[in-house]
Amino acid sequence: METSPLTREDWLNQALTELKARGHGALKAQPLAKSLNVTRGSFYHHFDSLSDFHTAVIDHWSRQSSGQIIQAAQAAADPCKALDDLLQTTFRSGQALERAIRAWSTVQPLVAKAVATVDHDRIGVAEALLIRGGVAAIKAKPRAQLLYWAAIGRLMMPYPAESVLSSAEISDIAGLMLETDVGKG
Amino acid sequence: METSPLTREDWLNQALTELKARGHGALKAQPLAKSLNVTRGSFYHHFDSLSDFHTAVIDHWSRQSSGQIIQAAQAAADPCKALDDLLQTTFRSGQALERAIRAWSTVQPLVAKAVATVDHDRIGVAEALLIRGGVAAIKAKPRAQLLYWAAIGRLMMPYPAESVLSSAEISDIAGLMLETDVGKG
DNA sequence: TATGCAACATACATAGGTGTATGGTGCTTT
DNA sequence: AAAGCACCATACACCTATGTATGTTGCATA
Repeated sequence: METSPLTREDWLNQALTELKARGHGALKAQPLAKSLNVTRGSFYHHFDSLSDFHTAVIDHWSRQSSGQIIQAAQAAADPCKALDDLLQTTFRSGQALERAIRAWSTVQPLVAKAVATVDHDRIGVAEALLIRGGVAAIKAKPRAQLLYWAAIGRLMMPYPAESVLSSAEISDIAGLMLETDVGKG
Repeated sequence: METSPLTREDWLNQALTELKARGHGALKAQPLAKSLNVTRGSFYHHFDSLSDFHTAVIDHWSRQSSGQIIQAAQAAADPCKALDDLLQTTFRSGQALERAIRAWSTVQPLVAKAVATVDHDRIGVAEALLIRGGVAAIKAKPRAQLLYWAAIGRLMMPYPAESVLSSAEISDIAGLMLETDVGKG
């Protein structure tokens, strides 16, 4: 029962909440106003139009996720264990928000552009991890892409919670990715 | 300028076309009728309601894609080369329809269920390929999952056409997946 | 040739969304 | 204490969608 006046950021946070729970189809003024216990008057006070609001939501998400990317880049102490840890976490937690954003990006060019930027940065982190793990630079990029695609593909599975690998299975994958000479087995 | 009467299948095909081009938000009676140069009278003659139509569209897609899966399972002559070929094609062609279906599946449980079934079958094909390529059965399943996730993740990239690996890069991946002893390099 | 049904068109009631114009209320600031 | 602004409510015009009820047309068939 918040009685304090709403800020522009409150609207954006609520947008991410609804986006996560119901998808981008829920990013409309009327339903959002109802969920915040106000009328659309508040919405059109903080935003010019729906599309203006949508671009603000994308910016909000971009900022939020680019911060997490920088954090991930820092946390690389031992590259081998870092890669394993990264895969362990990324192949387990179900990220509904990311799911919704990517679904949205298939019908909204502005969202697609923002997602592309985030993707590029994240793949760069994975690539650096592989290189510092001993993988040749030429092979590191495609392998990083493979790993990133797999991470995205997994969270795009219909029931992401059921798409989980065991620790041993993930470690096998991590070992594969750090392999230096292929074809001698 | 088709003047012949429309059939139920004509509606479903048009649905897939619009789904591919504009996403599941375009699967509504009024816009579809306009794109077919008829009124909604035709729509409600062939389908009871919108949700009835939607389930019919999912069934239509399920049939269509399960046929392609069986084809892929047959085409496995030399498993090593078959895996390479599979990766070459799946990591190149941009499949907009699959993209739209998966975006739809994030907000429609019925679609999610259909997608899950198709996924299960496809992963089975990939797993069988790896096993017949010499990979231990215990390692084949997670590796097949990884490959399939990567394939889905790639086509979910904002600009799938730009997310392409070269032949050499793909072959390196294929070699990795067929590796039998990891950690000796 | 009369009938009957498949394949649409038309019209209506209803619902939910967008923008915009305008009014009200309380806090702040001079 | 008066002005002004931030924040929100209200009301209106408009659009687009769904269902449903009821014509209309043409072809097949008895």
